[in-house]
Amino acid sequence: MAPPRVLMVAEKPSIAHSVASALSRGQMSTRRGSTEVHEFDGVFLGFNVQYKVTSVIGHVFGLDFPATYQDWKATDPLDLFEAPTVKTESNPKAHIRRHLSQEALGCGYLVLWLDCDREGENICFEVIECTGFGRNKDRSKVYRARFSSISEKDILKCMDNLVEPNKDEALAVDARQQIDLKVGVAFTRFQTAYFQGRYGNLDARVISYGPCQTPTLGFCVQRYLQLTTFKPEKFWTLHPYLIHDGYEIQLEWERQKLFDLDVATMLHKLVVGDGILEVTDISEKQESKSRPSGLNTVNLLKVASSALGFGPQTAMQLAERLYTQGFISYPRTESTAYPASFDFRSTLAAQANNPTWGSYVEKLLVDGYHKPKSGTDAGDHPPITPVNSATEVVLGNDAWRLYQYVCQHFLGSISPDLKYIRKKVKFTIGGELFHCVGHHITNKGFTSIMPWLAINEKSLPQFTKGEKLKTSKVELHEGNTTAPDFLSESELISLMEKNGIGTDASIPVHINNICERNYVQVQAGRKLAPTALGISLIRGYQSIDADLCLPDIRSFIEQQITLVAKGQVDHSHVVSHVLQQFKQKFLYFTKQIGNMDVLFEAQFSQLADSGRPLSRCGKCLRYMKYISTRPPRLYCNTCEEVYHLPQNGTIKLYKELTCPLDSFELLIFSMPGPEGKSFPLCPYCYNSPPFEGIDTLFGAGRMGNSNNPGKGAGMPCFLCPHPTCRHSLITQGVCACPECNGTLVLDPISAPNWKLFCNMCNCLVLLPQGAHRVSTTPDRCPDCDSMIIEVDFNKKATPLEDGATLHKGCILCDELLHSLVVVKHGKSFLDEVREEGAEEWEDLGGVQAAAVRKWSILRCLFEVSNGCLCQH
DNA sequence: GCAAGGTC
Repeated sequence: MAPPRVLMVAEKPSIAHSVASALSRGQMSTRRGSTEVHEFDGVFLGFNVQYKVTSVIGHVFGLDFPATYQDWKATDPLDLFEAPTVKTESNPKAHIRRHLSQEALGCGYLVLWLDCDREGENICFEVIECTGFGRNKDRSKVYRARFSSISEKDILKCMDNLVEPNKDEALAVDARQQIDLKVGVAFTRFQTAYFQGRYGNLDARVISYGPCQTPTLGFCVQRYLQLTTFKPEKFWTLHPYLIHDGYEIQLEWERQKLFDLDVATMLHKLVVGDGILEVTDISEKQESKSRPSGLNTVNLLKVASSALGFGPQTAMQLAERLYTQGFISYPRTESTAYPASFDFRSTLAAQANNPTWGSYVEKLLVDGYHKPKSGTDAGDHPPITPVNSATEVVLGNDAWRLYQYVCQHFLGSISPDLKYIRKKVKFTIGGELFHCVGHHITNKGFTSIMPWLAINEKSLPQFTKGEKLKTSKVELHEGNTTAPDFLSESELISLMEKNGIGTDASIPVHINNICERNYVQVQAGRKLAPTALGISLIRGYQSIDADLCLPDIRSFIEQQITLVAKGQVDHSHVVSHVLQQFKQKFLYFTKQIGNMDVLFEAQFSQLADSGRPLSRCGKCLRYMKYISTRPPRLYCNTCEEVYHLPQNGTIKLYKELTCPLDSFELLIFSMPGPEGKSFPLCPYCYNSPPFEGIDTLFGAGRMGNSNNPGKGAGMPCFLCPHPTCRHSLITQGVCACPECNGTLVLDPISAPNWKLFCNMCNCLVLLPQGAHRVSTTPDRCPDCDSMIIEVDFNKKATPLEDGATLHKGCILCDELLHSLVVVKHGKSFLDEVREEGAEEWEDLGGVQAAAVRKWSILRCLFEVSNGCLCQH
């Protein structure tokens, strides 16, 4: 009989690899799947078994509202508090659910190696669900490995102490998901709809609220309000000087500063009047400055922002890459304590040949490195350390600078402390006390490798107690207290950490969010300056319900779900209790929104007053206003309707031409750059495509927001199957795209650099340059069914005989035309998506192929019904 | 178009 099989699942591929390596002593075979699967034979609970170790990639599922609640207009945000929720695969393309269910087949046991935190515990139950162990297999065959580090020793040890997964901790995460989703989405939808419907120059597509992002913004605005309301105060300081051994020394006042000029002047007179300083005390003290403990994520992010100028998002991307390339250890960790088993000698030895700090490493290896400071062990991953040695040439400048810091910090953490002697000499004069301080470094310790933390050597001349010295001068210096600066990103990270806002992995996301939503702007030195929108939001919350933007809103949720994690309160009870409270807050907020609106009114202009007249509405025939700030829109004052437009390009009126379907005046949209294409669109059709399904047909909703036609991307004219309109796909489409299933369409305003562009991919066809006119004709090529085009060449540059300028033909079959066209690749709607990954691109290809099939069906239908689709 | 949390 075949030995029983044991399936083990980790949270990420790297841990599956570590676990398998440890348990198999490196004797495993690995095969690819959705994630790698490592197989080997071994002993489990005293039996010989076959092991399979694989992993998920973080959470398998995410929480969302069902489709019926996805329409922003049709759903009352208030209903979201009681709405059902659904779990959907967070990354459907990775097929993790399928992977787990397949790998679980034939396995008698499941061992869960998810990270040992609440999220990990929650993922345990996602894995149980996917593997089927929860339903039809014996639950007692599910085991939880509780490991304290990924070291071989800990992995082996915890195999002897397998426990049960903790349902309460998992439920706490479920509770948090429910609360965050419902609260965040309800507030976000409400305030977005409210303010976007009223103001024209709000430079934000969505005005979001969240229990992490909003307090994060709150910190930035709080500092901003401090600095704008700051009133400088004058103060005075007293500095006597003396000359000793030819050096002038400035003495510091024991009182430091006084805010009263009369008193300061009086004391100044007393000191000047006396004129003789008496040395009252000389002390020397051995001091030390401690080496750092291990480096965790949050500290790395702070240094990256304040010293290297990298934002948290960038820093994490660089760190992630250094990790996957094997140069540093896992970069997401809370721990600053090294595990007992940490191999310092090997880690050091790997750096011995480094040209920059190799000699320092050699010295540590010879003299002996120091035991690191204790730090805190969060039980997740060891501190961030270098793994393999690297050079700037290999890594590139940015990654190198981050890597260099990781190395310096590691070496610093096992170097001696900085030791110095601090000498303080005290003086008295005119009844006032002064002093001067000198430093003598006895051991630079870790500051040799982290020089920015060094203390400057400052020597003092020899004084003797009781010595009397003449002052050379006494200054009364006037100063001003200065306003605090904008909050620095690094300070923000500290505040977030201190207040429990976000986690090491999500802090960068929240900061990025408030930047992208245009609530704050990153200034030089990575200082965060809130925008008018950010300030109005926070001041608005403060005027309605300050709780909404205070950090306690997060701690409140955390504290409530901790009750679930500890098994003290039922999960659904906590969820409904917390949601009830937020619903009350929501109701009050919506009732009082006027308080916030007053602030918006002062900053932004009303929709009706915004923008400039651009094109006529097809319903009332009045001019609509073009609002160019994001999201770009047209607003019809009479009909009170908003029509969204494509973004990231320019919009112009298109020769006052109108759409035959609805009489709206056409616009022309041009993408930036010399090869940017232009296309006409009807504002009405674009927002409400008259041919059912055409908006989703072309995967428009999935194009990302790079150069796509924008939100509500419906139907520009190049997708319109109207048979006779001179701007439609039918009349402007020339031939099939050589590279995809799209159609090459004539760019109507590309003169004199006439071109065709594909309505799906980035294929671009340059037509004979310098022509006066290029136009489509009603005729088709008898050989290939392409549209015959007519070219009116420039008299001076015509390739035609006898100076003729007019030529008709098929660009594929006509020898002359064919020899004059060039296929290129310009900016596509899909460019950015394509860069994100080949897989995504292929999938989009699939969507397009399906779209084209559907589209040709539509066209057939259209031709049959012959234009009766005109009404909408 | 929306939250926050994993991870790539």
